[in-house]
Amino acid sequence: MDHLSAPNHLAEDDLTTWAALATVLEWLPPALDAPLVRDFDLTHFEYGILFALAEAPDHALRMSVLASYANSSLSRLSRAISRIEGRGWVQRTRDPLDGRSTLATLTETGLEMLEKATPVQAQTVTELVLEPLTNAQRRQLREISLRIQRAIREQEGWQPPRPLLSDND
Amino acid sequence: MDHLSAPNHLAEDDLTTWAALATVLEWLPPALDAPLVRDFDLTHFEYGILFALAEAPDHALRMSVLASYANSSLSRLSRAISRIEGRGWVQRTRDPLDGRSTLATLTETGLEMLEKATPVQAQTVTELVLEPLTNAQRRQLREISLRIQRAIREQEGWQPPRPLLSDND
DNA sequence: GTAGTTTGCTTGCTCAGTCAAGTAATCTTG
DNA sequence: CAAGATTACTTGACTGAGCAAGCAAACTAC
Repeated sequence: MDHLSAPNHLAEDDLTTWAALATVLEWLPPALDAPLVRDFDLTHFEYGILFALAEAPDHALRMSVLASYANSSLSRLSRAISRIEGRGWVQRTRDPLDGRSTLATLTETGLEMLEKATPVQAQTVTELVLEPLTNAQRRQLREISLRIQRAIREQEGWQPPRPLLSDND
Repeated sequence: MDHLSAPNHLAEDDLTTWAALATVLEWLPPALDAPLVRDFDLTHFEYGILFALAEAPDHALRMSVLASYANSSLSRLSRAISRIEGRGWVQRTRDPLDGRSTLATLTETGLEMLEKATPVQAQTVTELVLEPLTNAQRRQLREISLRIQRAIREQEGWQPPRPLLSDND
């Protein structure tokens, strides 16, 4: 299981740790999305957009600010907004204070949708992530996540992952 | 913090835990991919394929078996193999034992590629995941990941994430 | 041994995402 | 106050993934 020179392979223990994490990285996101998609035809990402808008004053945010909150590129957000605008859950308007900016505003229908989706999403997170863990493990998971985040940010050529107040319940 | 019946919102602590994890779920996969893509134009998924083939007898596996190992759908694998076949790193041949099956075989060039990529990938995993954690946290991460995996598998309508021996290096 | 089913993969269609180019509004500078 | 940046998006071209339909090889049953 090893040949040449470098840290060519990970130690046995580390390898199993990594394999366990890798599986979670692969399976957890779709598992978290599934109920939302099934019941509301809404992805986690789109849900996050509605959530952020609902929190905002006047239920409106500039595209660029919303992109920050949603940890998204502007172009990804632009297309996502187009999609949910098509379903009548948000509206775009030109920002009167700066004609370059676009304001995304949550509609009444969008708010209703969000209020139906929220408990479903909370339930999924609880069921898949929180409930299986002990209290100590939840604390550890928080700390572990923060350390990994820090390592990513410190990486060569890393561009700040945005303000993030983002991800939600 | 609750209205109707269900857990409409998460408790404060749980919410920060979840937010921390959600950020990792979003940022870690691309961060893990970056060096491999930059240096070898190889995604983690493609790397996994080469890795699995290298481990296999004769450096060959049936598509369906390889799909299991790579935790992938057959169609995703089929396209991925087409891509890396185009670069000369694998070859497809009809299985002589069963004409329906296709054998994917690692080429000499593919093996060389893998041997260059492996230490890079090991280094990235070490840097981003292992090194930032204490030994206790690594153990905890393993246990936490396994518990979350179990919760996912136990979920309604879950179809077994395949044999998995998969994720690698 | 041939008709019908199943298996193992491939491929067409569609969709979400990225990158880079395009566009309109605003700011800057002489 | 115009010419040239810069900002804030939007959009076109392209890529990778999923789903479902397609296709050929192998089994199964009479």
